[in-house]
Amino acid sequence: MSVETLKRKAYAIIQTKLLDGELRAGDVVSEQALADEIGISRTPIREAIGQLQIEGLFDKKPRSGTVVRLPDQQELCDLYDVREALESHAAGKAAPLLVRDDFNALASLHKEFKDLARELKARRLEYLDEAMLHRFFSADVSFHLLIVRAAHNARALQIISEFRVIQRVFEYERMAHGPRLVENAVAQHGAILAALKSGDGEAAHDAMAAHIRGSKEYAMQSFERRPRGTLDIKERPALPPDVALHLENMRVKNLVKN
Amino acid sequence: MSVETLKRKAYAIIQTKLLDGELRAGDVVSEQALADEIGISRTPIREAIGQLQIEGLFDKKPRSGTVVRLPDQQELCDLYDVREALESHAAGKAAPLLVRDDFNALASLHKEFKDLARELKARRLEYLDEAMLHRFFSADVSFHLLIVRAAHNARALQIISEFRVIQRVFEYERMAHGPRLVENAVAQHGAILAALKSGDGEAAHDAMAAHIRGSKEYAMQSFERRPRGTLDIKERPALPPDVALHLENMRVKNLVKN
DNA sequence: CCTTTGAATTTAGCATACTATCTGGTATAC
DNA sequence: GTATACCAGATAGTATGCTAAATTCAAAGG
Repeated sequence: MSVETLKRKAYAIIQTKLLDGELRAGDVVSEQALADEIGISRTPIREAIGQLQIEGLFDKKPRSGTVVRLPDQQELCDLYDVREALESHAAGKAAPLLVRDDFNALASLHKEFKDLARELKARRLEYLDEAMLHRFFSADVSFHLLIVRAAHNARALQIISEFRVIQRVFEYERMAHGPRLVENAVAQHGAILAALKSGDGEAAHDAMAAHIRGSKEYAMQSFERRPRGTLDIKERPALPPDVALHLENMRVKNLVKN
Repeated sequence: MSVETLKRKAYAIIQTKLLDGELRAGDVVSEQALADEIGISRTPIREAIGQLQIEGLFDKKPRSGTVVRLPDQQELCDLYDVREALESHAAGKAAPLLVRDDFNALASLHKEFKDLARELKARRLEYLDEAMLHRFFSADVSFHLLIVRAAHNARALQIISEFRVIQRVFEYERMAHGPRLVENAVAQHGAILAALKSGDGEAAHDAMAAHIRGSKEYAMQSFERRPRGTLDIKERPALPPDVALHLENMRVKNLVKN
């Protein structure tokens, strides 16, 4: 593969800051400041930030500043839908392809959820503390990516991997991480694992879809108290300009004909 | 939204070159040459090329050159799988959301396929000529994106839109565009449209999935004569480094325990 | 004729310089 | 006291300069 370029280095550093919560939603980032901190020039920083912006992590106002973007409800909803489609598809494909090592790893991760649930109960905590939160996130991401990887689809894996960062930013910011979340994780990941073990692709597909729909609903609760009507008028996303043009031409042509 | 920046301009120009077949697989692109041609400096060109590389359209060898990438069989296969998952999901969601205008547009596009099939037969051509090819591609892309847009998922639309470019590069390069392709398009798009008209999400989902699987098989024929064994040892794609590390730690911990 | 080698050229990665624009604060006018 | 106009600083967009690496090609050697 390619050499380790400064752009990659910068990208990795910034992504880590996001994953660790060192950079949180709303924080402003300055190209110059980052460049000084890492000890390189602005150029590779710019390229890294550019990529992260494309991935939806930064909001960039020209000549003004760049801030860490907090995904809104619509965006998060979209993201979970894409995950549902891709990951359930992947789970179905992965079912017959998993090997012993995979099951061992998945079982370990499942056990991690159970440990966390037990610990939470034993310590009578209302929410996961920072350390537990980190364990929870790591296990969750690993569980899902392991399955997607087994489906042998690099593109899908890349897309899902990308999502994990933006989702993490959101989770740091808004989600309540109480016992219900952990208990759901235990039950639903357990169901997925069981379906995979039985080698039943369709069951794995459905279990994964159900789990992600559940996670979505859980995440959506963070928005419950929002002003009504903000989202009811869902605007359709815009088509690429050339496609929009093609459709418009076709519409006009038809109007003329009639 | 953002101002029209030179980066965007450069991106649009290069993408258009790819879509129009002006840049084809294997062609080398030089930052300097493009900069001179467009009349701007290398910097925004670099950023645009960088984005297109992330999207999988360019292969960039450090300090050597950038070439238009021809997706290999594995990659194309992955891409169709992602499309199958996302677009069938989208079709299911879109079914109850389509409005009259959408059906009009979809019907026009379907008619375009029928026209092409008739024309092909009338002129006794073995393959679509350049102009017909262009009409075919445009109609196909529009048909699919229209449906995805109706599902109200900006992220999914973005992903699928991105794919169309890489797919186009491949189609220009390798695919045979004969009557069977067009007839399949007529039949399968017809089936999708019918399912959507009936408002039956599940039927639309299945019709879309079947269509994309069909397209995939058609595309895969371009590789039939390839050296055997090249793809049988499918390597698993790599996990992001932090996730791989987490799994490794967990594995080691378990080994120690036992 | 083929191979090797090395210099010239081209390439992209990175650093730096410049500028239009935005932001925030302050002073001034009312 | 409030609002406005303006100035200073900061920011990202873009241009340019520099360098290391890779490619190319021709000349030298076999």
